[in-house]
Amino acid sequence: MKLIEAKQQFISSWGAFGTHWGINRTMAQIHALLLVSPDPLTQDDIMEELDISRGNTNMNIRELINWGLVERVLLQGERKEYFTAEKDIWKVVKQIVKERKKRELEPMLQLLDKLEDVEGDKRDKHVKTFVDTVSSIKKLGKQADKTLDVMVKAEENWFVGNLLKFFK
Amino acid sequence: MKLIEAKQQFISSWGAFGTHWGINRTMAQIHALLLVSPDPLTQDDIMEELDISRGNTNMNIRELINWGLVERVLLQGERKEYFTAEKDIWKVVKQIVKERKKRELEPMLQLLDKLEDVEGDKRDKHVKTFVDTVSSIKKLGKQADKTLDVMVKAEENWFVGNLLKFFK
DNA sequence: ATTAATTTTCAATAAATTTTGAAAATTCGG
DNA sequence: CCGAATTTTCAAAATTTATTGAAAATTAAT
Repeated sequence: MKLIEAKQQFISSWGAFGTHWGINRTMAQIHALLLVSPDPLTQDDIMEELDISRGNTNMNIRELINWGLVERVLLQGERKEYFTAEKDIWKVVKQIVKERKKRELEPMLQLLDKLEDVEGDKRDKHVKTFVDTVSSIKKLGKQADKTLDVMVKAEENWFVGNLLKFFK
Repeated sequence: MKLIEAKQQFISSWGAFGTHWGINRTMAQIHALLLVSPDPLTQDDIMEELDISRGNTNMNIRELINWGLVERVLLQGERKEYFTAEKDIWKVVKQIVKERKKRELEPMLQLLDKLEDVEGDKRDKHVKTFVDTVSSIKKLGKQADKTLDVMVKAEENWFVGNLLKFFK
């Protein structure tokens, strides 16, 4: 397979993949493009490669920057802004985990804390089932939260260390 | 907070949560409703509680069954079908991981295998960056795959065992 | 300060996804 | 086998989400 074709497949699959994870297609595609580009690209480069509008490109680049996955690069003597993606995949994963933890897991745990205090007689099976379900989700969520903290702080690839611990 | 209100909040947040994970709102809400319901519910119960149409209810229940998160229950002497959700959250998580692994991670790894074989001179930085990126994603993906296998096979809560290993 | 290059915004539009509801299919008791 | 109850399907409609593109804002060189 030729590079051009492989690149297109990579970008398009990464985009489809993203949609299964609540990330919009274009954002994932821009990320994929930057991941496989050796040098920083401009907004115009990205627009052209992916055949998307200026506004769309701009908004999604900014979103990638918010996620900490892409950064602006200023090339000396150049007026235009360039963009580049972190290439160390382990760092990318840690960054995504960190953000999703903050944006989703933590607010969910806060809500569960509140919901666990529901009024009512625990002998009522509706109350009991509700409280038990909420508690067990909360418990698991808190453990996941701690585990992910360890993961995010890990310098080297956490999965490797993990497997070693399991199999030794 | 009263049970009714807490339940509504739980269902609605679970739905919103789902949309961040590529799961449709209704499917997540039906799942939430069944999780906090002590007894199995019929399609009509679900339609009424969530105020959604018969078709929508039916399709999403079936999808939850495909995911292995909900099962049909036949109550003796009853013509209607009843539905119930697995209440053990650890089992729920394992089931979701198992499915997503099969549906997403594995096909992605297959694709990366193919893309890694791109033709071209590795001294060309475009080729090199592409191959390096694909390889490193593949490597991490394969490790994650193995780790998740361990997790899916774990009888008790994997996060707990995990943390213990880290802190001992 | 002027102006041209560049980036950002956002209302309008397009596309994708979800939901409805009625018709068709299936199931099951008698 | 009949018919009522129940489930399933799916085209059309509604809703949500993503994209466009032109105008506004910003930036930086002269």
